[in-house]
Amino acid sequence: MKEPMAVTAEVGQDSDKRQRLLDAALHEFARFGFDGGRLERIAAEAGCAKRMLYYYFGNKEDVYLAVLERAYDDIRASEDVLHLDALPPREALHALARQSFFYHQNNADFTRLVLQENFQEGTMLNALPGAERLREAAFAPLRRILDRGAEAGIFRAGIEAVDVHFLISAISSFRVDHAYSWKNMLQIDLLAEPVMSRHLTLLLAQLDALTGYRKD
Amino acid sequence: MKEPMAVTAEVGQDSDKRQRLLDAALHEFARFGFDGGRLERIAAEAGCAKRMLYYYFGNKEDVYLAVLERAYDDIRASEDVLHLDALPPREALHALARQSFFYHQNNADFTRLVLQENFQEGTMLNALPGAERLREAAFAPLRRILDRGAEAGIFRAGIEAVDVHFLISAISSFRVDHAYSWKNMLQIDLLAEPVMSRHLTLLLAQLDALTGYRKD
Amino acid sequence: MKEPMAVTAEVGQDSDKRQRLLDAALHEFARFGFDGGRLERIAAEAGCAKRMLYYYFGNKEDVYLAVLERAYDDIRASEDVLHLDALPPREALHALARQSFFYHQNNADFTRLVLQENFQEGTMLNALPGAERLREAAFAPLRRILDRGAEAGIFRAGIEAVDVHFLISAISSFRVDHAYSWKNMLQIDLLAEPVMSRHLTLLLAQLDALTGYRKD
Amino acid sequence: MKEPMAVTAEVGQDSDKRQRLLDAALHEFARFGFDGGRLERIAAEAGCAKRMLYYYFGNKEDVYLAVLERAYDDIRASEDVLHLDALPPREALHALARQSFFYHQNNADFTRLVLQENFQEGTMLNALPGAERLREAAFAPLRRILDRGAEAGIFRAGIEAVDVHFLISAISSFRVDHAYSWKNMLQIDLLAEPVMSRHLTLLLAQLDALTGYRKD
DNA sequence: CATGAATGAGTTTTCATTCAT
DNA sequence: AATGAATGAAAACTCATTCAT
Repeated sequence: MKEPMAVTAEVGQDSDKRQRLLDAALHEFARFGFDGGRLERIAAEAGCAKRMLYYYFGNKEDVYLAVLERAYDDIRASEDVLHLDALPPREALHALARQSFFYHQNNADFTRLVLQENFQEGTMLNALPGAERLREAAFAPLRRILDRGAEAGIFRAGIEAVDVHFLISAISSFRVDHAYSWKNMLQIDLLAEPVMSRHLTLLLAQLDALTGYRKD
Repeated sequence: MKEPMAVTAEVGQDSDKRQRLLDAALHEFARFGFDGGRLERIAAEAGCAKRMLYYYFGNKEDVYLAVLERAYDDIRASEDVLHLDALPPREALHALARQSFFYHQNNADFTRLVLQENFQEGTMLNALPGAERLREAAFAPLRRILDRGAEAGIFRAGIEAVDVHFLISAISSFRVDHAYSWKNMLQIDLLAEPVMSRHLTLLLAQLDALTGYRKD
Repeated sequence: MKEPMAVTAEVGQDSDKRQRLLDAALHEFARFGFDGGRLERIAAEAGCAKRMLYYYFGNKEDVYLAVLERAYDDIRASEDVLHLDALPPREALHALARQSFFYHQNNADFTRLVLQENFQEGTMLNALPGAERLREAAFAPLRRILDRGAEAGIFRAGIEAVDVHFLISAISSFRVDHAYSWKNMLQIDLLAEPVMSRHLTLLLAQLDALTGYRKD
Repeated sequence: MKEPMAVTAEVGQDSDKRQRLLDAALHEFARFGFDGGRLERIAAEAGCAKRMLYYYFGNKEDVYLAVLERAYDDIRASEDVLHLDALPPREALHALARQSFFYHQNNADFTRLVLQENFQEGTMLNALPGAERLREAAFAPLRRILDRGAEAGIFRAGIEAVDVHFLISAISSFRVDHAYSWKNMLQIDLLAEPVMSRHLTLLLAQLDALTGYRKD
């Protein structure tokens, strides 16, 4: 875990093989974390020689950073498509929740990667540039929705954006991250119907409860 | 050249050193997963020779399984002390939630271990005998509470125990698992006041909403 | 935690270093058997890093199997050069015996390895693919010689090829395998003159006796 | 392999457990040699704790020496029961051969132990006292038989006792030592009928041939 | 631009042995 | 007289990485 080096210079950033390696690496590190992740498995999954990881990225740590970087790029890309300001507060909130719900489901590996970071107390996350911007983006849209709702008298006033974000994230994230053991030990498939729809409904209902939503 | 014979000396199951090794192993595997975990670090943390891990457990995998087993034993034990049947339904439900909330917080390593298992699709959990029993214990108490509440007319009828368990678990688990990245990236300490109390309150309120609790 | 994937890099089968390692391994395993054999000594004798054994062969067992396989390939190859069918029966038989006599002497390590296998009840040999072929090759040439001799009226009819093979093998093998203890305890050097020639003569004479060889 | 120590002093030399350990050790060392032999397996086979080997013998090397010592004691004990001088020369020779034939079959482990010694160039055999006496005993009886036969005109004169001993030993030993691979690879059971009888007959016939035995 | 060969350092595992009662 | 607990040293094996073309 020395200091991160610049990504090995003149290599084409988006060769096909490079993408496949990154995909495989994301999956590997999401499953096993940085220490547990194996370059050999990554290469095998990508269908090429382990040597290529050094060719494209430099070393294990650089592979990991490249994975993180791309993951954050992706999340950023999916950010602004909702046009929340064009929706009434409650619809905006539900849209946001729905977006989170499915984003987690469709990007399980990214969520897991973040958690792995947490477990090891995030040494590498800090090394990533642009984390600042993410911070800003997390609460601002939500706060605007809550303010609009409060003004319109349909949400209780004084609700913490943090708590709403927390509730959305907890539900969206938990069902994905714990899917395996629920399926395996409790015999419940959190990611399939009917539970999926029920829990999306549950999330929205809980948000209504939390915001004190009143029809009028 | 198969196994010449069973080896793991049948060693006292509750020696002091053994406990220390299990504690250290839980911590290590929770942080780094099975593959990333290092026996050396475990031994060092427990303050004894790496060799002892083999003496007590046999090999790395068996260490891991012992950790897993004890963790699940612990959680089971912690649930037996609540005497839920002696409480009125809503109080029982709140007690259960509060218990989960703090159990997760106080046993962050266990929570993480469970997640590691999930990420790796339960490779080890499956090897654990007696996983059956856990299933039984998970929903039965909750179902009794909900039934009692419905009978008393203070809970809506037809609430799925699964969903209640899901909500409690999601909130209790998320705040622990994601604590580090929230602190780091969002500047919010989920595990300290005032957020902690607020989120416990939030959990209980959400349960009231979910159960349709009415004062009368 | 099974095998994540096949690993033993498919490495050129006849690299120079590989051959040296196999030579060293044959010597080591012949002396100490599988369990007693040390990869470190093998590597040292071959003049390279212990690590290379894993690179070329995968693990200790595979090194052993490669040794076994090559040894059997060698013995097979050495038998093909005799052109026994071109010789009159008795000369053919003597040629075969002489060949066995010296093959054992010149390949003491192979002879020992075969014994190690016997002592341990062929645990490894069984794992070797293609053991079938060996069986075929063992008796066929001998049987042809005996048939030709019987037809020509110079050998008794009805001699078991098995018994002839047994006699040749016993004498050829014993003098090599027991050389050390005969030298040491009985003060007789079985592998040096004059005993060597005397025992070769003895072998041929015994074969004549066994086949009932008559000059005409 | 340091210098052998005196067998750990005041322990009862023929306790039951000690015998069982020696039996197991003989079998183990015969199969795997000194280096390959495992104290754990010995203890397991004897049905007691590994610790007992240290209690009774001191260390691994001392166990090995005790095995060798007892094996030689056994062989000595079986020596003089034949009363060869009372038999006519040819009968005496056949009796000797028959004795060797069955001794090897019934004491396969001892033969193997000796061979293991050979493979590793007999470091420990030399350490054993009384090896001298064995040397003497090997040829003397045989030489007397050959002399008597030559005098009687039924054996050729000038036959080397060494060669006769060699032939007997080779045949008697080979069939036992190589039994496994012959059974396994050549599908021939050297130790069972009909091959056993056939090879005993073969041995005696070969001896007649070697000694030039004539009825008159 | 791409790759196979080689390897040092670390990790797991085994084995004989000693400690302590 | 007998034994369970503990261990250091050495063995097998893995993993990220560099060499060389």
